[in-house]
Amino acid sequence: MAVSRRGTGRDGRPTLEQVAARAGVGRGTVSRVINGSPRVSDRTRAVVQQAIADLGYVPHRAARALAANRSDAIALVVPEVESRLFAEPYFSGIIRGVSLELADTDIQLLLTLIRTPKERARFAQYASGNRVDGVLLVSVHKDDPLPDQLSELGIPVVMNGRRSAEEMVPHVDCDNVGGAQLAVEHLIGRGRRTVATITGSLDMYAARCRLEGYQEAIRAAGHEPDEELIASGDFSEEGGHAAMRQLLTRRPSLDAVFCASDLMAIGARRALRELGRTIPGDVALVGFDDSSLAQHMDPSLTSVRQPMEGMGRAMTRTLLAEIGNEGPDHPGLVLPTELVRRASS
Amino acid sequence: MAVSRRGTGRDGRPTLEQVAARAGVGRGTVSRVINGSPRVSDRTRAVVQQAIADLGYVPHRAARALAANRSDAIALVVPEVESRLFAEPYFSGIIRGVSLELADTDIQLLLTLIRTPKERARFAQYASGNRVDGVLLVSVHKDDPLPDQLSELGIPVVMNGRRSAEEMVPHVDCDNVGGAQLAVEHLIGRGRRTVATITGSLDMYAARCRLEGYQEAIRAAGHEPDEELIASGDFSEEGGHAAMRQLLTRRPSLDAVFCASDLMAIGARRALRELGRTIPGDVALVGFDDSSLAQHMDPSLTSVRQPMEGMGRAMTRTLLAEIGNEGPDHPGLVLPTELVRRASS
DNA sequence: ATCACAACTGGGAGCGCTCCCACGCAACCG
DNA sequence: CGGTTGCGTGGGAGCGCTCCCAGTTGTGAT
Repeated sequence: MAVSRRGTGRDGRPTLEQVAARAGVGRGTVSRVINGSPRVSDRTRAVVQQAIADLGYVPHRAARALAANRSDAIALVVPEVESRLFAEPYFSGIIRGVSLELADTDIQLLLTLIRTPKERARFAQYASGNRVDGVLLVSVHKDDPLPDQLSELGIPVVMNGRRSAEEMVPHVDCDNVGGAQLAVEHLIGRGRRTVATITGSLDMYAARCRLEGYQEAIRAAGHEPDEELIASGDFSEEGGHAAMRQLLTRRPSLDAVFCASDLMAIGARRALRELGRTIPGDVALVGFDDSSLAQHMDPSLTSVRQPMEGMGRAMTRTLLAEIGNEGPDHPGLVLPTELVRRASS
Repeated sequence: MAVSRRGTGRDGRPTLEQVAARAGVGRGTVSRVINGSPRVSDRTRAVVQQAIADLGYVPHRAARALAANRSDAIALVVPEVESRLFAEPYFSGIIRGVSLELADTDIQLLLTLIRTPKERARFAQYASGNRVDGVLLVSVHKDDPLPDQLSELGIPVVMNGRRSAEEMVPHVDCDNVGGAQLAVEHLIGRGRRTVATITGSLDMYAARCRLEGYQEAIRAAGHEPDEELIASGDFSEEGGHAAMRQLLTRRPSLDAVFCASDLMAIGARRALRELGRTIPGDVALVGFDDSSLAQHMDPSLTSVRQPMEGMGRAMTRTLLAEIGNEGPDHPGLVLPTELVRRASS
């Protein structure tokens, strides 16, 4: 009948019980102190804290998780395919933000790469139950069912980016429209007259937003967007290259291009070089992402920077709010983007 | 007196107990089936597995961790400072490897960024106790005490890279010496006569190894390494730029350079351009890391590729062995590197 | 048929914690 | 002055699992 009440945890580490004994109080009181309950007198609290310090006590996560029915862990889910594409600012930026935000919460970050649809399904099952308190989803595709699945299971979720303008799942995105506008305004402001754009895969919401930003900026400058100046890439270098050649064929006189990704800008640059155009002399170039490629390109590439770290932080804050209050504090957050000017424009 | 034996877990999910009831066996038996114990008859095993499937039972991690005194989680520790430098192939490659290796073990991956020495200390404390079963350390510096600290605490550790040739902590490294040799041999094989090198910070073991590889290859070709052809960078672009100018001043006639990192190669390229040298016409260039920069540089950069994914996998395997058998199966593993030939050489 | 032994199996105890009920006590009410 | 309130506290019960010790059964040898 549970009378052991031993002097130490099985791995030699102190337990709640010992802290209580040392402080001359009950287990409940120590637990209250640890969890910051206000229902403890200051005197008692001090004594307990001293005992904790003396013993070097660290709460046992698993025990706590089991008793409290929470895990103190959130998962960051990354589709495997994407991890390859992860331009460094993206991946590490998000992680840094999440990690920063988690730093003083003692919530753990679980990293989960998902490779196959089968694994995706397994994850949903796995995440349900009390395996994680919440899930952060990154680079979700248009028709990915996971966000809704998790939501329906009652698991707090926050995604990065959104699948459409009507995204129902809580999310944090960056201002793709605004960023594109910034880029195009900048180009026009530098005296460029014929500004073209190379879009990303238009089945991705972000790509559509960037196109929209381009169009708005053109209109704001008093022109009507010209279909001939819009070529679609697919976010890849090769796509950028092909689109650029197309553009140059249609409008040899163009003098600026806004690319919806840095990678496409690299492809575009190659095409421009091949056709004897100088950058930025003949044609000004602007990218999107501000990846390390932009910085080291020759000439260095003007690009739209997304606040990766800020998105990571915001996602985490949102998720924690969702976990805590039963409901996120906003349906969707859009963070501003920023234009980083370099030599290409 | 524990007589509840309820029909369901508190969050509505089935428990071991229910599986046992449904299968008409005791808890112990179900536990044995789940943990793959051989001491169960085939018939019973089948029945239990059916019950598990019927109920969609998933073991409760925390309960299991508490009872078994292990956590089924390993931590990947990354110094924050580095996460910024993380060339994408590095970070995501390691993570992908680790994650792949973990895929069928149901061990979780905890990602921990460490920012300050204070956090480092906290982590050591935290990792002790039964918070994680083992630790993967990445980009450890020469005088980082963490590996030894953890080792002394009896926590299984595997690091990526080593701090010196006498590294005592289990580790997985890539063949820096061999990679450098490959690069230099390639250069010599292409008819280059005066091959210089730009080294990384020589207080890092990897940098010293790459230099050593360079020297060995030079000797193997029948020459004596010439101090004038060795300039030290610090792994940065700026460092590469400065080193290249120095080299060009000392030996205007050099016709090849092996850079200990791609970033330095970019700096070197700038210097070469500034001084009117063409690549690879006048000077051939080889980098190290095979980052995305190498691929997209103009001209694309020949570079030494490290098996990032393989290292991640190997580290994980080693750690798991260490956790399982009380002792890693090797003191240190060195994986081969590979030369990726591109336009710059 | 008897015994020894192995192969399986059931379930008590307990992991370290949180939850919550009940208890003491002091301040406060009419 | 008895009766409330409420704060601060102790500790039983129990989270869902594993461990391990007793059974219980089946097998082969005698």
